[in-house]
Amino acid sequence: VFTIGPFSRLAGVSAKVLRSYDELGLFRPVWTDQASAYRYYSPSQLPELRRILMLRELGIGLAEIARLVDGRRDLAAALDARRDELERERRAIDRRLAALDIRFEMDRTASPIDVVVRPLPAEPVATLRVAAGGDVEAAFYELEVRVRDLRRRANRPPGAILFDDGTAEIFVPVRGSLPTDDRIGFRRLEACRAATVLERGPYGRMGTAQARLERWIGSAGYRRAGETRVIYLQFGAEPELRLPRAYLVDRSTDFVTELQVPIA
Amino acid sequence: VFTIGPFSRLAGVSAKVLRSYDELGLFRPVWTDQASAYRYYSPSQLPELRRILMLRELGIGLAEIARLVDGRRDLAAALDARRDELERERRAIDRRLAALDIRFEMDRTASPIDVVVRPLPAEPVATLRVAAGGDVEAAFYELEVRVRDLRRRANRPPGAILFDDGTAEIFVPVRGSLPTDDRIGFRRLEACRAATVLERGPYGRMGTAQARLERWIGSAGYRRAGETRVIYLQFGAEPELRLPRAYLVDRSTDFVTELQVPIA
DNA sequence: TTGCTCCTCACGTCACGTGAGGTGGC
DNA sequence: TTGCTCCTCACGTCACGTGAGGTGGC
Repeated sequence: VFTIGPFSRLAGVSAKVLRSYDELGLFRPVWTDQASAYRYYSPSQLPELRRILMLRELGIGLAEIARLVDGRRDLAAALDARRDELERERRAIDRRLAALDIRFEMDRTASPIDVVVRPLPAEPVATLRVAAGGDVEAAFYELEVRVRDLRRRANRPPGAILFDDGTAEIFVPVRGSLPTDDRIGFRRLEACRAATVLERGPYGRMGTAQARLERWIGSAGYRRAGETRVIYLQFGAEPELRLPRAYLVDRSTDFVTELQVPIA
Repeated sequence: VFTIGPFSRLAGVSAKVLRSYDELGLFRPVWTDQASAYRYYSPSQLPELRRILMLRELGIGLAEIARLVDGRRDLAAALDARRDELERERRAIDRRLAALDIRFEMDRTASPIDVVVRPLPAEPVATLRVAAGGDVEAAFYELEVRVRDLRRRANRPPGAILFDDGTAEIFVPVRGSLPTDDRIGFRRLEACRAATVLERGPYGRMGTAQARLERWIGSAGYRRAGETRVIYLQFGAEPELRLPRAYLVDRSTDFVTELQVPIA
């Protein structure tokens, strides 16, 4: 039998690891001296320890390993599950690498792009349809006035949903529900995950930004799962609409707009 | 300006994260009320926060991000470095997946294989050459007697280095240095990383185990960087050699032998 | 006025590494 | 006998999540 030091060198792990595994009940010395608390190990224990180390190298947690080695959990099933997890981890890394690559590529030709994937909360909104090429500003004015007069304006930013045919549905966040008519609708935007990017400045560059976001999504291995949304975070509006002041700026160079593409 | 809750929903992070980033000096509210300690944020801060979140999504640590956003560290260089790290992580995951695959494949045909990659410490040894097909047992007896009489036997296990031409060099660990002669040599085995596997039972199955370890190394994307070593952890020996009792067993079914292949 | 939100601790996560300070064994 | 090894705490790592217990603001 060996004390912990020589045995740890034989096994290729630190003495601290052996002490932890003893305390966890995962791997115990063949004998512990009651007086000195010295731990003694035998080389015949190495196969048992080796099994534990192999599972650890696969990234399985110690609590799970404890269940596997004493048979409370099925080894084959756990390895299958771990394989799935590893494949998910690999996809996550590949996405990060793709995000880096597309950033390098774009930095040469355009401004940097900071795409972030994040959850969007569900929200109740008042909506108004705008035809392709229609007057979005006038539509917002109409919708905001209506929501203001109903005293239902929520503090969140307004936005628009862009459809493939060039039409749009602009929306203004509301509290509670809302009466509808033939022009103004009420619905709840669904919660989802979305790839999002912020744009600064006037709306002229929105088309380019949208195209870059689409390309980013493709490169990162995501797939679109809904219509693009535009959120106006810093913008201009008439004072009589009495919008939350936090959103309002005077100059179009200070505009901040978020593009959101729901993804699967 | 918004309190922390509405702003956190706008940004897609938790309030707790915003409080941490404030404390870290990474991202501060536009204004903090001295009396209530309430934090107030503006939507115009979103681009600044977005940059931080993008870097976080790449797996960069917050301390590093702090250095990047205030310009103390070069962004392009950091992203390059991060890309290298991500590629290393991906290789590590690919190796784990390969290890899982080869395990599934082998479980159908043979006993499971628990390969562990670990560092081997350097060690001083007495050595003796054995011709292809030579008497390994007799050679060990000669070498152990010699080391015993010189009172240089270290407590570590004996082993052998296998060469491609079928010859071997058996070794016995020693303390300090050793006089050499035309039969018995002295050298220091170099420290290295090795893929290792334990075999239980008699030596007849060593050839198969060796072949499986070689295949594992190939599948996991490693490359051999030295001769295969064999370490005898549980074995039989004559009492007069006075070897450490911890290594000795009576029955060949209790033998434990480690195969080690140094890797790059 | 009543909830709701905000505040500051404080602990848990995970598998160790790295001491501090003290004692046993060759 | 002198180092060396062993022992048990205890803290640090990393970026949060999740309470507890209390207070401010519409």
